[in-house]
Parts: sequence; structure tokens; C-alpha cells
Amino acid sequence: MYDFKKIEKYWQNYWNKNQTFAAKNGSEKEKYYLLVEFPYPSGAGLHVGHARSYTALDTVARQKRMEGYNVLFPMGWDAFGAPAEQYAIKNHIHPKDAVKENIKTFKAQIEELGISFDWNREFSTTDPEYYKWTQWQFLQFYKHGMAYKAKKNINWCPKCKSGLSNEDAAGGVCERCGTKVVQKEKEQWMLKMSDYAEDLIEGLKDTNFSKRVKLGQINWIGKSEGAEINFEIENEKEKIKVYTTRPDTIYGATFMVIAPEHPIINKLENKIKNMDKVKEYQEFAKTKTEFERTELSKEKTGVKLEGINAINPFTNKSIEIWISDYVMMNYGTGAIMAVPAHDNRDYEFATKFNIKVIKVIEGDTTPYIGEGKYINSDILNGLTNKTEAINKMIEEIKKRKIGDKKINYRLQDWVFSRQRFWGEPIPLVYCEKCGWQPVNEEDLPVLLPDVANYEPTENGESPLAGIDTWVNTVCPKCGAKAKRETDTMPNWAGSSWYFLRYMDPKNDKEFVSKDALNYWGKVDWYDGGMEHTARHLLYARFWNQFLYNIGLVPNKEPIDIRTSHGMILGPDGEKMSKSKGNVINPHDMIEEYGADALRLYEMFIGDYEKDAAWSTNSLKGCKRFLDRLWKIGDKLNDQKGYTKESLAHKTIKKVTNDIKSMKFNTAISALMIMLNEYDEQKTITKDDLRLIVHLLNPFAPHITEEINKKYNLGKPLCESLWPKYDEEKTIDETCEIIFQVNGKLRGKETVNINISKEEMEKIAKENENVKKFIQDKEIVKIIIVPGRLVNIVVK
RNA sequence: GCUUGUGUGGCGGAAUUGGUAGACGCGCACGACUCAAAAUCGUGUGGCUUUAGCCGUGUGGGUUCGAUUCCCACCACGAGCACCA
Repeated sequence: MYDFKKIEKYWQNYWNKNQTFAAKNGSEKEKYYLLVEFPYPSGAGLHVGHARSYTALDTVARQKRMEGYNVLFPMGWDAFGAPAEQYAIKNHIHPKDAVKENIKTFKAQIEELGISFDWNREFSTTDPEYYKWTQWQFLQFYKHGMAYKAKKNINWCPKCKSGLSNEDAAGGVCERCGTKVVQKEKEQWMLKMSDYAEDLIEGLKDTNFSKRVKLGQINWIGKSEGAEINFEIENEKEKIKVYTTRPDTIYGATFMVIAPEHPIINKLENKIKNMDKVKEYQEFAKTKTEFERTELSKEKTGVKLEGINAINPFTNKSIEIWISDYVMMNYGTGAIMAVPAHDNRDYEFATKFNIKVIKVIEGDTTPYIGEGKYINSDILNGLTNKTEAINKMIEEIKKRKIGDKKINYRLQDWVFSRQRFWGEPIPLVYCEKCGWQPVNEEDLPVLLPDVANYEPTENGESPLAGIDTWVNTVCPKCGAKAKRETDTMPNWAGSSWYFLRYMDPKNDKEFVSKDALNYWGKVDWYDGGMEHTARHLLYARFWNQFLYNIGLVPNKEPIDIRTSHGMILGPDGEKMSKSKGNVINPHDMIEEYGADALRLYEMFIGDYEKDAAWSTNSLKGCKRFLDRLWKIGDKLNDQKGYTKESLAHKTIKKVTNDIKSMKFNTAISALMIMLNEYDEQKTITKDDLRLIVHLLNPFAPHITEEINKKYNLGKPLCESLWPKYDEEKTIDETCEIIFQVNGKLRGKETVNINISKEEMEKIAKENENVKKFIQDKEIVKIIIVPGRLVNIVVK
């Protein structure tokens, strides 16, 4: 047999030595930019899921190169973030050393897979040469008024004295120590992402994302159209503004609910008679975590504001005002008009607290919002069309000057601060006299200092706050004593623009040169995990749209096609995890079966966009295919051309198209069919063999090159042009047609492809079995589809 | 709850614009080789049955000469969002 380890090593060295996969900036060739999500280099090493994504786009990359494109297919490391920091805290080593080690492991594992990355462009988000430009771009946000500081509630672990991301606070407890998470108010840097809500929806039109990815984006942005309406408070000047998508139901608004944090409460504190109860409820709401608010509190809670009432502007009736945590301060106006007859939540609330329910839409089954004839609604009475009613109501609201049409988005501004050590320092300085000042651009990067302790401080500040020599600096504006911002950027920062840096990774004058931007343009195809199609993709698009708006990049949308691969599950069908003991390590598979077999299997496993359970037996099947391919060379004869002309052209066509449409499994299946056919033959030609190894090369690049070399079939495949097919030659001279009687299969026959309809009918009627089914019956109709079938309809 | 996918043999999965359902692979069974096993090779493999046939793509209906494919209703599973007014 063959020594796959030796072969794989040989070709990996060959590609490296010849710089086969180096992309060339400004090449005459047409460009194609393929991108996979750069990994977080964890200590666990490469996952078979990484291998799936990398192999998939590697297959595309290798095909594209053979088709004559200048392909950019880069790789790097997204290495800032909590896990490295925690590892450092535990083991008392600098995160940068831990990251260095992990990158080494990851890179070795990717290299042994034979992925055709252009390693010349490799970088890590933690390289000062890289994060210098992340900081520089943050300053552009700041200088354009897109970054601001605001008080925000964050998840807080009182024991670890640390802010936690929503992921780390899942289930309402600190992931690290299990302590109950509370909400704590903290000043945070924010990016004005909500300004871009509409653009981020609109921009999707300029992309070729799949439907589900687009919907994911739209869903996350959460656009809704409605109206803002002012409700007067009885005997007060103050008004409460509500947001509603159903102003047409206003005649049914029998009470009002405001968020517990609503500012009107403090303003009218001395008018509210039960302020102690209100305060108690506010405290109660505050201690509830996000988790409890959504998961546990199915039962509605709330407190009525005694002593003040609002006026429904259309019924002119006095209505109660309640506070409840089912109304959020951070959406809409933090206040709603409650229409219990036609809103499920309002209905639950009204039922619990015995509040009047007035129906305004006939036939609408409480408690769901619906459509029907308007009743009890004065100016709307008699209408039946929802849109018409809403429009009429908005007109009326405008006329009375009590409100206006309003569009709201769920998308909020991006909380950009982290109280952690292992992130890009935010390059701002606070001066008592001048306030916040950006660090001079020529002083970037603001380097992370070497410190002995990475733990967060007592009051939850980043560990950076404890390093006086680093914190104390001078004001870039006035030169007086000043302090550095000690918050760092979130993990998402570095990954929001890394695809731009690949175009020009060594540039120390600009984040990327104009020439490189103009040449490479958009990412043509970006593949990654489904878990990143919402947030990461949105952040990256937002970041790029901002750069576009200030004239730094040529395209508003940075990515053309986005695809998402399914997960690879353990053999038990469960998500792979150490605790379940179902983890498959790609390195072990490569050791035992070779990189080509692993690659082939991962592409053959099934629908690329769906999850799939691991099966080592199926992997063995792919290995078996490669073993048979290796042996088929024993059958070579001296003849030229293809032994099976139409099979050859058909297979070229199928493999070519299937790779482009990510139907890797059927491409491989076609090649298996081809090999099976070669097996049937006594001998095959060199052209036959060259063709199958050529078509298989993007999937199994090592063994195919080796076979090509072994039998002197031609130039190395990676330096050859992709095979072309002739459409005319994909058609066979004969075809099998079927005979049906009343739509049921009754016979078949192989005929010449050019046979006429009349002849087809004749052959069908002569078929013995068909005769049996049509004798003594009246023929009603005969349907003939050339090259396919004859269907005789009888009565 | 809303949005969105997906339902095909024992398993992963194939099936142009509606036109032979189950390609390809795994598994399994039998056979060859072997003292034996593994590996390899060969044959078979949706179910029920008598060559021929009947039933079969989640369930029920519809359109059609013909439906895995199109339409309607329902069921199940997965994913995303989730008290968003």
C-alpha cells in the first residue's frame, strides 16, 4: 500500500516551497476572496467542525485557482478574550505566552490537514501591529461622535467582583463560581450602532447572503412601525409618551404600564401616595436578572401608582398607571398604553389586577391581536381593515398634535467596554480639565503592559487600573496629569475588520492601503458557524458601513456571499464535549487514516448546512475509496482519450457545479461512480486516470498529486487548469425510456436518444407487459415526454 | 408565543422545470481467500408477496395522465428571537 503520512508531508512541503497558495496583490488575474472565520486558539486544539469549514472553502479555493483566479484565502487568530485571561490567572503566565503556545498547536493541526491558506498573511488580533489599527479605528468612531460613555446595567458577580457577558451569566449564575449574578450600573463606552439600524437592513439587498442569514440579521435588528402618543396626567403638566404598533386599538386602552425605571416616577415622587411600595418594587425588579425576567416570571407582577392617573386622549377617561417589569425601559419609550382586550400580556395583567377590559375589534378572540370590525371606537367604528384604521388613527393623532408615526428598532447601541485585562486598551485619556481626550494617533498602539496579576480589581475595574505606571499619563491636549481609560474592547472588536487587514497585513502606515482595498474589494464568500451569523456578522457590517461613510473603504457592504456550516456532532448525535466523552480529534483521525480521508469524509458527510453526527465507519469508507483509487493505476493502457466519453464530460460538469453550490457530497458521489466504472473496465487510459485525480484534487489534494506524479500523468495538478467539459458530449447516444399505464410503471426500454414521439409510442404499445394492461381498454390519452417516458391513459 | 427551517430504508443521505423514489456511502447477510481473524474481493439488501403484482417519501385532503416535488389543513423535531408594546 502507500504511506499517506510521507505523501502528505511531501506535498505540504512542495506547496510551501513553491508558494503555491500565495495571493498576489494587484495581479492581472481576476481576484477571488474566500474567507473562513479565524478561530479562537483555545487549549483544546482544533475541532472537527473547524476542519469542515476550512476544508469546504479550501475545496472551493483550490478549484478557483485551477480556474485561473488569483485567490485570497487567508488565516489568522482571534486571540483576545476571557478564556486566555482565565488560563493566565490560573497558571500565572502572561496570556500572550499562552496564546503563542495555542496558536502553535492550532497551526500545526491546520497544516497537517493540507488547507491551502496563504500563511504569509497570518496575524493575530493580539499583535500590537494589528491592534494598533483596531485602536485607530476606534478613535475614528470617537472623532465622528459615534462613541460615547453611558451608564449601563451589567451582569455582575459579587464574588468574582467582575462584570460578566450574558453568555457567562447564563442561567442567572456566574459561570465560574456559581454565585448569583446581580445587575450593577457602570459607565461604559458605547458605539452608536442603533443609528445604523435602517442601513443595516437596507444593505442586505446588496449582499447574496442566504435567506436564513438575512432573516437572522433582520430579526436581530427588529424593526417595527407604529406611533408615539402623549398621554396627559391628570392635574399635572407632565405627560407620558407611549409607543404602540396598534394605535387603532386606543379606545380599548384601559390602563397604562410604565417600566420600573421610568423617570416620571422620580419627577412625581411627592404625588405618588404609595412610594414605599413603588420603591420596593423597583428594588425587586433591579435584582432580577435578565434570566429571571424572561424565564421565571411568567406570572405578571406590578404596582399601581396611587395618586396619579393618566387620561386616554381619545376616550377622555381617567386611566390607572401601573409599573411592571414586563415593560422595558430600553425599548420604545418605556411606557405602553395597555389594551387588555387585544394584547395577551395586557390581558394577563388586567386579569390578575382586575382592570376593566373593553373590546374594540369585533370577532377578535381575546387575548390575541387581530383584525375585524371596529367597535366602541368612535371615529374608527365600522372599519374592517387594520392598515386603514392605523393610518386613520395616525392622521388623527398628528392633527391633534399629540403624537406621530414612529419606527422603533430592537437593535441597541453596542456596549464596547470590558473590565478585563486581555483586550485592546481603549485609547482614551481622562483629563480633569479637558475631559476625555483621544490618544494622539502617532502614539498608537496603546500597549498592554506586562503585569503580574490579571485578576479584576475589588471594584470591578480592569486589572489595568491597578498599574499606576500605566494609568498615569499626561493629557494629549494640555499636557497636565491625566489617567488612561482602563477598560478594554470586547472580543468582537478585532474580528469586525480582520478581513480588511488580510488584504494588506504588513502595512504599518495605514490599516490597509487604498490599492489593496480597491483590488480585493469585497469578501466574495465568507463561511462560518451559524452562531456567528447574527452578532458577529452584524458588527462586522456595521463597522464596515461606518468606515465606508467616512470614506475609508470602497464598499458599503463588505461581504457578498455568506454561508453557514452545520455542526459536527459526536457519534452519539450529541454536541461534542469533554464531559460527554464524545470528542473526535482531527489529529487522531489524520494519524490513523490520513488528511485526505478525513477531508473527503467531512465533505461527504451530508448536507453542508446541516448538523451531522460523526461516523468513523463512514470515514473508513472514504479511506477505502482512496485505496481503490491508488490501485486503479495498475490498469493503465497506452491508449489516449477517455474510455467513457460521456461519463467523463458528465462528471466534469457535475463536480464543477457541485463544488460551486456547496453540494460536496454529490460531487464526491459522482467521483465514486466514476471509479466504480473504471473498476468495471479491463484497462483505462492515462487521460481517464488524470481526469479522476484532477477532479478529486480539491477534496484530497495529497494523494491525487502523488498518483499524478507516480504515473507521469502531467504537470502537478495545483499548477494545471481545471478540466473543461463539452456540453454536447455529456449526452449519451442512447437513453432508457419508461412505459406507464395510468401513471404506473409497466416497462422500460433502451432506445436511441433521437427517437421520434411516434416511434416511442409504437415501442410502448408493442411492449408485452404494457399490452397486458391496455388490452380490452379504451385509450383515452397518450402522454409522451421525449427521452423520458410514454404514459398511456386507459379507461 | 413569534420567526424560520426540516420530516425519504437499519443509518448518513440522492433525486433537472412535477416524469423510473432510495444514487453514493455506511451497516447487515451470504460467498471467495485464510488454520482462523482482520483486510480485500464478489453477490444481495425499502416492506409485503406467487414469475407478475401490491404498498411505500410525517398525517389527512386537493390539483394532475403522473406528486418526495405544487396547493390547503394538521402533527413531530430542530434552530433563532423571546413579556419588543
